Amino acid sequence: MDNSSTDLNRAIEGLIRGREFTRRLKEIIKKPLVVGGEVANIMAEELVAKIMESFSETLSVINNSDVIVATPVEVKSPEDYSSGSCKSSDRRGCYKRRKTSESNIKESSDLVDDGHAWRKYGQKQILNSTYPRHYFRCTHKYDQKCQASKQVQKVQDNPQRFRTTYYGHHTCKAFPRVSQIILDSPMDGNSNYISFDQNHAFPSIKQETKEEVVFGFYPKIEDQIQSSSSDYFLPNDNDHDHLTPATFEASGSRMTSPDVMSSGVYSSCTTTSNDNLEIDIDFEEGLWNFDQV
DNA sequence: GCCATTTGACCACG
DNA sequence: CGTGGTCAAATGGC
Repeated sequence: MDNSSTDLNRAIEGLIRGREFTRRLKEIIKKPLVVGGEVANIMAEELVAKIMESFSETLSVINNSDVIVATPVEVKSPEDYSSGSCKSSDRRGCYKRRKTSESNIKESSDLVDDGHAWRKYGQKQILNSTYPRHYFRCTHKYDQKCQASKQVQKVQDNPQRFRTTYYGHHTCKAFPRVSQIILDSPMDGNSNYISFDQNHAFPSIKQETKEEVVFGFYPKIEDQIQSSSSDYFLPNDNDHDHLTPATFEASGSRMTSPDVMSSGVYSSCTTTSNDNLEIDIDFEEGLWNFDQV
């Protein structure tokens, strides 16, 4: 963890510098006449620029270290939200609200695949926020009764960043890759997956992997939404209100941009220390879609 | 044809 | 009643 400690130091230094510059700026603002109008203005501008620079640098340092915020948030939990009974059988509606007791917020400049297969089940425009919120549940919600879910939303002040709020934790087993499952023989030491595999017939493993792929490129797609069409807020003149450019579709195979690979793959390994996010996949296999900025 | 995503509707909660 | 979370029919890709 030398890397991360170095980054931490750099981040701290940047913040300290920013604080110092801010302090000086405050001095100037406090007694502008002493220094002299024009000169004070220039100095103030310089300081502001330095402050910005310090903070930007700090942010970039933090960005590279992948995990920004890991704020445990308590959400009151009525244990089971059983919401009465399903009255109308034909209609929708017999559903429960979130019943997990805590959430875990993670913010990053990129959507790092957490090693689990997610399935999107909703998207909602949130009041007073520019960007829609996306709702995901674990792919194995039903076949493995996995209650994990998450919400992803762009950070209001910083659209390059995504805030992911995790609810619940995965009780499912994450299967990183088809090849691994198939190729792993029960004999070799790494038989975790195999033993589990005997209990459940997994409907389709390829889905999982596909989802991972899709999710890996999710930020780019999201960017497309926002920058190119931004269908939700600026109705396109040529079309109706929803042009929805294949929002998260991108269908894995469409890995258009070459910059996807390499770069900072290793850094995603350094996340750890976040016990809520247990990524029990083999990184060698999983890394390639961890695309960093 | 299967399956994931989209998207409007439904519903709980404050 | 407004807002946000979830559902499920419709849609589209493979």
